[in-house]
Amino acid sequence: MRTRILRAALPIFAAHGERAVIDDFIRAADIARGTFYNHFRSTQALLEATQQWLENDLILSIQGEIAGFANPADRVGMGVRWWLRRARQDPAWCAFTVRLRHHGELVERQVRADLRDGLARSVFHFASVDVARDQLVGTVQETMYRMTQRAVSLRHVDDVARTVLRALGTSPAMVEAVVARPLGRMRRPALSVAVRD
Amino acid sequence: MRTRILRAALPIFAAHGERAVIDDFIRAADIARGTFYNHFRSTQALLEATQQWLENDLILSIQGEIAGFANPADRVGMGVRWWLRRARQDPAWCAFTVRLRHHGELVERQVRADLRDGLARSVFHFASVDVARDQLVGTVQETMYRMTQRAVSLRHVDDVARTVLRALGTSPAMVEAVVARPLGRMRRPALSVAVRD
Amino acid sequence: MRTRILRAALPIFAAHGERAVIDDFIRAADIARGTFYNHFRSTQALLEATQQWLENDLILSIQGEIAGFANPADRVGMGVRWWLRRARQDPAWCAFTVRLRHHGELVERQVRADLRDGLARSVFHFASVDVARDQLVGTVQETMYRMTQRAVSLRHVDDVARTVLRALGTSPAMVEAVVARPLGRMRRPALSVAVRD
Amino acid sequence: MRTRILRAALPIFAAHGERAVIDDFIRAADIARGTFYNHFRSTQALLEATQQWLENDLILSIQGEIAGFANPADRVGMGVRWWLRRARQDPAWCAFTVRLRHHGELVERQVRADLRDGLARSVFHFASVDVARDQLVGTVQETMYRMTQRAVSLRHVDDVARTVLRALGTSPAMVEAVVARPLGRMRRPALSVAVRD
DNA sequence: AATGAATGAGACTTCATTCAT
DNA sequence: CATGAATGAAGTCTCATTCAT
Repeated sequence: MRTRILRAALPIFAAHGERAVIDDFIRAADIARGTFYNHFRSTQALLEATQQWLENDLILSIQGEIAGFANPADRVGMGVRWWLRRARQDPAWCAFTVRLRHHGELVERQVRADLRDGLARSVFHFASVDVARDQLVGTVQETMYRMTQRAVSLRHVDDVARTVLRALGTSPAMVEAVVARPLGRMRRPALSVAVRD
Repeated sequence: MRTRILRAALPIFAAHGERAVIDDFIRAADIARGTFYNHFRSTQALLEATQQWLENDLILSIQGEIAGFANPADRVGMGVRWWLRRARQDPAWCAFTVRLRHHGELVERQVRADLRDGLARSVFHFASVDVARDQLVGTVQETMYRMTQRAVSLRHVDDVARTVLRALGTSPAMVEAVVARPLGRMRRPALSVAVRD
Repeated sequence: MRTRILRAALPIFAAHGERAVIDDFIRAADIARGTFYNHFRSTQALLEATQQWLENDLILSIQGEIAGFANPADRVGMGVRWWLRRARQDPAWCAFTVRLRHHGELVERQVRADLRDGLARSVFHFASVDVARDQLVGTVQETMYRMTQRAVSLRHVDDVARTVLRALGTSPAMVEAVVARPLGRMRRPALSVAVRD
Repeated sequence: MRTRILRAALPIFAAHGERAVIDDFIRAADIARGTFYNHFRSTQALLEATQQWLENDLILSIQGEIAGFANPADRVGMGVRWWLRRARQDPAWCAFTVRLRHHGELVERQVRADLRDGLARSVFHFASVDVARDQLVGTVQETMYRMTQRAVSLRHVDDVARTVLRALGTSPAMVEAVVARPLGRMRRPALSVAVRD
């Protein structure tokens, strides 16, 4: 039942953000008012639980996909590609992440670690990890916002990856090598609510 | 009186976003409840008026600063530098823009025109105007969000400009030439509420 | 309007005690829900305001009636008689006081001062001020409870005064002297809601 | 199980009065929600059962203690002393009785019978049985309320008995004779939850 | 215009009770 | 019987908006 509520909550938060009200959730999950409160203390608690759920889900999906890459350029570039691929496939997740501006702590750590690693290995060349992080996260966010407005091609996604890598000072050859990698089939995320593509 | 309400509303929207309530505004402007409704039909109307006001203000401030540059790299790079300089000086405006996700239509047009112009003149090299726009806007947004959390140096601002220009495929020499330009003193924006720097 | 709410609240508290709900008050005062909250933060606040109001009212009514007596037996005995007379006249006040168990701080102080004074002057003879106070207050309370169930004669009221004074060790002659005093007409209490007698 | 719930309910009612909620009871009795309703139709039914239980308990304890006295002054005076002794020993029972204002019908009958008997035998001298009853019950109630606030000495209890008897018109010698009787050890009441003294 | 009391729809949360296992 | 999740009526409080002065 808790999962049922969470599953129903994701598209609601995606659609209405923090303005979502209890009635939205109980209508979407088709449960009674009291049932909601048997599982979540408040809508705020539901939001936090949903974010936590997404966070855990990310560990299983995105991080898993890039675990095999040693090259930071691969990790960052493929991470961006997988992330945006997933955003295309799961519009509710995409809209949720965009609306709530949620960057999970784990993702944050992963990104900064990869950026620092790439700098240390001279794969990347930039002056500030903070700026590099803001460029990467900001570009991806803005692309996701675009996705909530209209469909975006996979080629567009690859261009985003190119742009991000180039901004980090990656060599053009390496940029193309990363983008040339096949994406294959993504493990279906556990929380996926609606899928297209 | 209308200006008085608008001036008071900006920091309120900046602090509370769309969750701001009418009491916040009338307390900040020190007016009666009914007076508010003599000037604005609703809080939504106030929000729109505030956004419109910022938009007009931008024409007078940011656009005016870069009007003299013919080179698209200068226009984009100096635009970013002036924009972020202003965000540093006017935390309320910065927070408002970040919270409400407002990109004025005029700014949007300006950015796309400069990007297309740079591409046509081979000052920039990128595959997609949309991606370039998302990179530029996303990076600036994320930097502004950072500013709402803690102070950011002018050097940081310049690094952001460098990163954006590099991602657009500007030559390293031109990037440095843009960043080397002095910023001078900014015309005080009409709506500025609090200033530091 | 505040007075209107208070005036309407008294019989509601009298009838339902602390279980009274907002709807009871707004129906009784014939006002909108929001109007209530413009004047009182909560029902608890209304209860406290009502008690405070009664307390202030008591200063003007009961205390005023016994201000002229120097003899503690007169003060206590006439106080009891006036108090219970008033309880007869104002059933709402009576029921309120019984249900909420409210002994105003001022009344409390008055009673203890008179008891101590009577002891010092050898008008009263008892071992403990606490016990004397409990006897006086308890007997009056129980009589008021009786009044909420059925009508009580003025003769009954006088018998209560006799009993209380006797328990305090007052001489029989003085007891009768106190009860023999005429009560006269009571100043109409400001908050009186319903009157009989 | 029914007894287990009752035993757990007493201190809950004592602490929260009628505002006690079902969760309080099931938590205190460490049972499931449904189990409660297998034994009591509602919380109101639990309250009534608890009151009935106390009533029956009183027959076994207080009434038993004074059964041997023929003199109404002894019956009333020793009844008060035993009653208040018990209130000291069993704070939960004391608080329950004070909060819920419960006067068992059996106690009521007992008191009135003793008062009438004393009047008939000229042991007591008062004008009205009702007033005498109110004085007795009120004084004891108020003393019990005092006990819920702070500890009270056995000497205080005896002073209460003295005061009550004196108010009933008992001769001073008889008052002292009653109070001089030893109280001995009280039969442990079946429902006693916590004991001090 | 400015005022601010009144309004009432709407949101949140609690809690007594039911019911299938 | 014991269990505990589900239920929904009932209550609290907020806040955008109206309106008479």
